[in-house]
Amino acid sequence: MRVNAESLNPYLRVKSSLNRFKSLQSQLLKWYKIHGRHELPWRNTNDMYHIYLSEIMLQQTQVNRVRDEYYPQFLERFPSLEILANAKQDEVLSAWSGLGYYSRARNLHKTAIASSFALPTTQKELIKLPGIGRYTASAICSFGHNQNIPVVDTNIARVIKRVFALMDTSEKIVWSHAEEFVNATEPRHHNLALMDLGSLVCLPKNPKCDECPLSSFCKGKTEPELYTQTKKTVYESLELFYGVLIEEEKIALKYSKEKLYKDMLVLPSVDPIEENLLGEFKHSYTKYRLNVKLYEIQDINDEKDEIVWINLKDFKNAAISSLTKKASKFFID
DNA sequence: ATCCGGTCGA
DNA sequence: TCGACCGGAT
Repeated sequence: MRVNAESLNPYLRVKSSLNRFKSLQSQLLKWYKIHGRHELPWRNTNDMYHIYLSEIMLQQTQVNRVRDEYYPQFLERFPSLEILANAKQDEVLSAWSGLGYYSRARNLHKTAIASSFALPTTQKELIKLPGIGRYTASAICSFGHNQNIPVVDTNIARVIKRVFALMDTSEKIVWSHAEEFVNATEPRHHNLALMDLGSLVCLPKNPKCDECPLSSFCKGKTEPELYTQTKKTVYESLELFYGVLIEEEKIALKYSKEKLYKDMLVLPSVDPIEENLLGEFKHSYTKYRLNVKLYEIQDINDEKDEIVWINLKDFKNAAISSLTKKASKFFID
């Protein structure tokens, strides 16, 4: 990795705002003032818990769902890090229900417990916490504390790769270029601008180079798609079979011990030999195309002790996945 | 039917 | 370094 004196010495780092990228940085900020997504709620708060929560929710998840539904509801239910720390994991998972990647919610809760007084304020400390990797640690430091550090998510990575014509290269190279490019006087706005540029202009396919403030410099603009090649995903079809057992307005569920839906409430699995088919639907996640079949069953064959009985009227608000929610259409009006 | 997106553990 | 983890949008 390229390590230069500027990146190690904070004094020289300030001087680097006079570096060769200065005009580029200023073009970028000018664009951001006009076209940036300034209305996002987590960009209009100083509360580090709010900023942290938004970054966890935004991992692998589209902005719209987070902004309109999960982020406001979660904050209403868990208004502070301390309240979150004192909640049961099951409550946290129920607030995350339907959002996917539930390890994020488990790690969020663990992190709240580990640092309920206040989150650390350095990238080095943040990255030790569960669920916080290099990107999120940097994002918290940059967006929350305006620290002079690079941030690289996939949008920013695409911009960096194109601007510097890096092709597909190792994470380290991309981060080191992002570090050289950081605007030392406006690091927060610089990184947010790069992120918005990546998601609004420097698109994976058909990037809008004519709207881009960096296009005059961009070394990759003649072949932008050279820098976004992805390996095609091979899908796999799978059949899943679940049993539905309802007694006295309560349904039999269990807590998943598998990696999939770990600690979430799931329907008990059954063998596909059952007679009473109740319904069938499709679902998908990662590379799997699922065809799910539900069977009405009379009793639980084994592991009876693991069953938890949930009132049907509580079902919708339980810690269940989207798959389980879809299933409920066949036994709840 | 394909696309989009961070962290973690093997 | 690679595959598993999620689900809605397009």
